[in-house]
Amino acid sequence: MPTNALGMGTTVNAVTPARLRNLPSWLMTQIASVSSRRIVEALHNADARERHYFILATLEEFGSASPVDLERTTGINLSDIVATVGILGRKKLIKRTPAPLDRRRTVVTITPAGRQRLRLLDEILRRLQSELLAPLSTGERDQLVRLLTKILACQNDRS
Amino acid sequence: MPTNALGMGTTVNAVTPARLRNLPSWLMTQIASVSSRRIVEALHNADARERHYFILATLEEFGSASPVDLERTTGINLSDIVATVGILGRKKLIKRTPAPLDRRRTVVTITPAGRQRLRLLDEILRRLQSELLAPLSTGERDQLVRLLTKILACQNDRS
DNA sequence: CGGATATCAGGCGTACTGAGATTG
DNA sequence: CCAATCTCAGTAAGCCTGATATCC
Repeated sequence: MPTNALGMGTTVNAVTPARLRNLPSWLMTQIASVSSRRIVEALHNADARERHYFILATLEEFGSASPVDLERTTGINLSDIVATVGILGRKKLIKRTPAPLDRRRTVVTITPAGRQRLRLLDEILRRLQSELLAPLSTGERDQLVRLLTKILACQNDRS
Repeated sequence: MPTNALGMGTTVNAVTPARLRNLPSWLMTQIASVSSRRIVEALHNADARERHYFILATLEEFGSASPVDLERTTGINLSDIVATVGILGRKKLIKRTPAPLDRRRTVVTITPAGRQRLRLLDEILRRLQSELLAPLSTGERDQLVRLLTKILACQNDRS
């Protein structure tokens, strides 16, 4: 988990000060932290990382793109995009071809093997989501997604 | 940013794949990531860190404690507790006294200056919370806290 | 002795910055 | 010459492990 605001240490068996226990940002960071560990672990077992999934999903959904494009769509730092694309390339999950029109650019394309790998990772994430939301009813899950989406939309408006 | 499950890169102006857009863990990690940045930045401007707040709050709410106690209550790694307590001590926000009964132990106590500092940090966090929840009504905020608490309680039950 | 505490030093993976080479 | 792209090297802060010294 990237930077970890008020969610350090995964307060599992810990007693939490009341100040934090009802702080929405703390609650979300805690949950994000726990679920992140599970996701990272599960992906690691499949020899993948979150970025691999993120980049493969972006390539499949929006089509081929250059590293700079991927930086803009995913928000991942360009240096890290390049490194990850290198890894994915060595695994034959994507291929890099020089752009015909602008030779500064490299076009990254997902391969059939990449699509197959993406479906596998999809399945892993789907399972983890149901575990995460286990204590909520269907209605509550929808409500949660609705509230979170509302907050995120507003956050994106600034900055 | 701390470990960052599917929430890397703070997708601010980015187009997000549909796979992720409705993934609760991704939504939460995104929000946690954005709010984390704001919190870290605001605390940095006040010459503080999240751990400082966490430890000061724990000391005020549960009373004096040794580093090992603090590790257990906060979940923060002992080495980092020691380092942070050192910083807080140099700022006279806490004081360290050897425990009378067990001389292996050090008793960490919050000072009046520490309490004052804590109130300042409280105020900073309170303000950031209202910014974060701005798009939600009062009822929605309560509902959100309720749902998050439910999930977190269930997470804590495992492991 | 074993077990617990406090402290310090360093490793490791992640996010980011900066320098470079190439092309437009 | 300046701007954009890609790449890699290196920094910074966070989390964690391990070694050491002291004390029960």
